[in-house]
Amino acid sequence: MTGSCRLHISVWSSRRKATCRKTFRGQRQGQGHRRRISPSGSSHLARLPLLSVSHHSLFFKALQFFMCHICCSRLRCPPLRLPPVFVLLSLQDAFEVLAENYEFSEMEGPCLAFRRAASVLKSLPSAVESLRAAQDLPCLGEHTKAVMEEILRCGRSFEVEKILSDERFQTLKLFTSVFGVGPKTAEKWHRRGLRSFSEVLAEPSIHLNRMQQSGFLHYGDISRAVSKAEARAVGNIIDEAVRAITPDAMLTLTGGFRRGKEFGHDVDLIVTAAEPGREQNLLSEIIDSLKKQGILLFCEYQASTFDTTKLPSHRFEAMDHFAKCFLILRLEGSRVDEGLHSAEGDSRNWRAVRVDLVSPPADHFAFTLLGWTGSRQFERDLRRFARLERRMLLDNHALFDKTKKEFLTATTEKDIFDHLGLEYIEPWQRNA
DNA sequence: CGGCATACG
DNA sequence: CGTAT
DNA sequence: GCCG
Repeated sequence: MTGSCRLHISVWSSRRKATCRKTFRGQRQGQGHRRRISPSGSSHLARLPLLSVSHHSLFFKALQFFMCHICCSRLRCPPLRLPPVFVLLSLQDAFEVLAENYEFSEMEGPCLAFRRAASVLKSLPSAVESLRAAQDLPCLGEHTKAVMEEILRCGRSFEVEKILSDERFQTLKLFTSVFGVGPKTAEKWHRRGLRSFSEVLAEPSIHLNRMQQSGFLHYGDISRAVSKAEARAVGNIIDEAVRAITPDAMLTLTGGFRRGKEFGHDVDLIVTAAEPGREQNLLSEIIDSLKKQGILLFCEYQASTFDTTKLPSHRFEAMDHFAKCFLILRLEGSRVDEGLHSAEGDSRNWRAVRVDLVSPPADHFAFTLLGWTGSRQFERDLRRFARLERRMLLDNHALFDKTKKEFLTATTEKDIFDHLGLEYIEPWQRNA
């Protein structure tokens, strides 16, 4: 049982309390940078669609100035890095900190190892309380066990606390919390001596791309968790738009919410048309509809290569339709049953929400559903298992048997697990 | 000692 | 490089 | 960093 260790363990996992992921920012400086840098509704600036704004436009310069002003007036600038107030970290959180730190150091191997270690613990029915209980678990080696021992013994880890109090780690964590800013950009900004959003926004030589502009503009909203009620409301909005286009279309909520979580960082939806071939333009028509309603704040769409042959000619045909898109939508509070999940002191009656739409052809639905239900670590483990143990290639669109040199068909997720020779795993068991 | 998921803009 | 699971 |  080689690469499959994780998959078998997760069968035994039980449903855990679904909470949104802790952030480290919240623990240390109290409010710190999380203070709404971009009160998306407090200015008419925020209501203007950014869809066609170039980085160099006057509008954007005004926006940068505006946001910088907000930052500088409300925050200490540069921020005071206080030693973190250490809450007791769970073993999983400790491993995630280590993983993230290795990611910032561009050491993908150790990073992945700690992600797997966190994942293994998450998949257990109850928390590990002794080293003995962890003895036979996979993906736990010398380093992870040393950290475990320390935390089990005295509730904290020297190594983890050193990382959490590290100025570079805190700054990279802050910068990468912006939609469109990854480890490399964060590192670049940090190397140039920038330490806060206001410093980044005040730097004239920095040209934010479209995604980063939206990231800063809607920072307060996007970094706040999305509730299940809000996800349902978004689902209804998309459903209405789709129904006006094709009445028999079907909408499926995926991502973390399908895994039973109460909060998420975005809403993932699969749109499928009953008519074969109807999905070709479905997404762009939905986007048009959202645009007309004036609730589309950001949109990036991507084509799919659902070619079975990888022939360039086939590829060409599939080029002009869009299989997935990343959106930011304006969600009105009146549409949410339990009301908006708003920050304190936010008097707006709306918030921005990240929404991902996927529209696969019907015969690829099961693969798309499996691929978009996650979790990320589960998908990686499943694909690694397929490749190493079954000599198969798995992605969002299909499963290819390298031995038989053919694509395997599936109408349900269970079909795919069957092809892989695995017991079916319920969505809520895929959280690790 | 090599591999670590996979795809798209 | 960034995004998604 | 852990595993095959």
